[in-house]
Amino acid sequence: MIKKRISIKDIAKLTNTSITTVSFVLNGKGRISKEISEKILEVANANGYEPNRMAVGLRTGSSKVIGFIVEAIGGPFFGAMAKVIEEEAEKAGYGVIYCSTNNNIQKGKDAIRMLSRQQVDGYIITPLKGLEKEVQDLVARDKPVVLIDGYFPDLDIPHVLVDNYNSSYEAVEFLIKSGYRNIGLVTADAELIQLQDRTRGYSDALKANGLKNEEKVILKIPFDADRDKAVKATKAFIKKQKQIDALFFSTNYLGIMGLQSITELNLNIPGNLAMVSFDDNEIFDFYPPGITTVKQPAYEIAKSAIDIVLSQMGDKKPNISKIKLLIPAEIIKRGSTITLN
Amino acid sequence: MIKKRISIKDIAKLTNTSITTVSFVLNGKGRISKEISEKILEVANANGYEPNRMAVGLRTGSSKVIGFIVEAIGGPFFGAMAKVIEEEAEKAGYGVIYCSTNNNIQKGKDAIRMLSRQQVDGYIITPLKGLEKEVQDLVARDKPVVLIDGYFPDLDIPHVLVDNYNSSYEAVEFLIKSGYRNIGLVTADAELIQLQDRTRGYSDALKANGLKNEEKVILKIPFDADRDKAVKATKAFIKKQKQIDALFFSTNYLGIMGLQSITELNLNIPGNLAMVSFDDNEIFDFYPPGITTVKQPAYEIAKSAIDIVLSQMGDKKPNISKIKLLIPAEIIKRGSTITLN
DNA sequence: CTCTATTGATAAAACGTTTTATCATAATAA
DNA sequence: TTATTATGATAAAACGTTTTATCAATAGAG
Repeated sequence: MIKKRISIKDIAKLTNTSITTVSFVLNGKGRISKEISEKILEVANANGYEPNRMAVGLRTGSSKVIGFIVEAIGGPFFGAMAKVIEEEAEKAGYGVIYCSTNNNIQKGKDAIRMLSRQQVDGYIITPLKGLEKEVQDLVARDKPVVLIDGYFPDLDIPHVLVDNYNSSYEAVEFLIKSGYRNIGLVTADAELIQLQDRTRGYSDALKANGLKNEEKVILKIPFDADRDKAVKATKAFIKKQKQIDALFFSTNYLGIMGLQSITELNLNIPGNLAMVSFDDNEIFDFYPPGITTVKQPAYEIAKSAIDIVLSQMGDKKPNISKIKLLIPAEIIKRGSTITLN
Repeated sequence: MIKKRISIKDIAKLTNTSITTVSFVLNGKGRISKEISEKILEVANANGYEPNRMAVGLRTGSSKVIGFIVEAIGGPFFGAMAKVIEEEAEKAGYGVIYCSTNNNIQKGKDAIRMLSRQQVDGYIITPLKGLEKEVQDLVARDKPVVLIDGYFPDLDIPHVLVDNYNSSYEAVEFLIKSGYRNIGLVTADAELIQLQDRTRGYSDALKANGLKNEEKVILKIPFDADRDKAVKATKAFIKKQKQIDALFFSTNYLGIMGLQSITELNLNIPGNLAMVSFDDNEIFDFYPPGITTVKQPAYEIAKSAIDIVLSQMGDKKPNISKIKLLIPAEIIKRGSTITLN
């Protein structure tokens, strides 16, 4: 026997009142006498009444759901963000529905379409080059949108992400101050603005400290390269550029493969080669001698993003169109970098 | 200027037809002439019509959303499952809304309440002891439910998870066959049926091979212990039980801490101590000499679960009440175990 | 030429809410 | 006493769909 959910209409019947009365009591609106209110509340609780969100949503136009579009839900960075976003949303009575893009534009478009169809009230989106139009359409439809972990350089859309440029600059400067002079960069060959910012930080730090900024010490690994290919490329690069005394990896994925490459070459860290990776990871903490990293403030980023989106949900919407948060990263110093001489 | 979404009514007006006609055309029902159909489709596409899910949901009673309740969305195991669940759901036109419980009963109840309020069409749930009633209520309301990664021993609710008992049995037997004779177990002190099954597998493998099954070589780490405490306890345990030549860790979290403990004690793996951990992890692959693990078939589990849930969504619902899938795990043999003598 | 099918289109009800406008009744003011 | 206001409750419309039942017009059968 299938139990059906109880509706406001049923409660009205059960208490000999009207639908309006029940709705007023349940929402604390209108003017209803104490005795009737209590009777209605009692019946509602006793039967475990839960409003039908479809009906409420249809009537009010809000679904009480936030859409979260990430690159890959599996990764530790997005996992950490998902956790706080879900927690904060839940506190405010919102659900979170998520989609991943795997850095594929079509999947990104599909994700926005699906979320839009689901009538989500707000969006937290990891941007992809090529998704500008779709995101702007959301804004045009007055939906709260916050970009996370990236942004559209030419668009005025609120975003919050780690300060890629400055934290990369600092990390490289830290290497220089530690005495390293031939610092290479390993990055991915993707059109992600984050990576470009990190590369700029690297280059500018070199220049500002009077070091040469040479193309030959920069390795760009194709974005779609699998692990084997990437390791092979990294190993070849390290063997060829023997003058390099430290490597800066622009993502944790590259850093892990770099670690593997260095290990497989039987080089000692930091004796033969120092390294710093963008984006922390359990492995970097665990693997001796510990890898120095630029740790993205996942919690702060996620918290800011969800706060901004939620702030747009009520009646009074603070103007956020100009919000562009660059959150400083923390440099976690471990054994892979030492102070020379 | 805020763009509004176009509705079926608008299309009707634009094409001088009726709401019914538009609905019929868009859903391929009824009998509408070719020319009118084409005109309607054209207008709908030109204006980017998307049905309002709230309205559809209210009318049809289905939200096209699946609820996914996990222990912690951040972890690699759940992340991997989330990925395939999201992909498969998307293919079928469903969204996924998720909640995490962090192994907290109250949070689990809240999650079910929130998903139920959101009118989700089906549930994939990581069960928690104490959540039996809430889950049964869902079943009573005829909602498709599949448990994942665990189950309720006394309840007939479909579930799919790794075969904890047999895979643990095999892993321990593998150690025995390799020549290890004093095999310890490190597990967590939680009321999770999965852990109990793994412990049983461990014990039965010992007994079946004529080895003593002693309490003193079993370490139960309090579930809420932080990393430091757990490592400390593990180290003390290893130092005390010097006769142990191999350790079986019942979760990857414990395995990683065990790895750290062994390293900090300056013991050699597998020279001084062999180890196997339940649940694979990137670290286990990476850290020399590589740790042998019992790899949970995350893909298969997630795929089965979502398939079962989706199969219940259509009109004809195959009877799944008796589905209890135990999916075999794969033992990934790495350097932490060698064949003795 | 009338009667019955068939075809193409539509009106209207329903899903469960929220909210505006309305309406008695009782209390207060004049 | 009558006019006004405050109080408590409700009817009805609306949100955007789906779907059943109905209807007019045309085609086919006798």
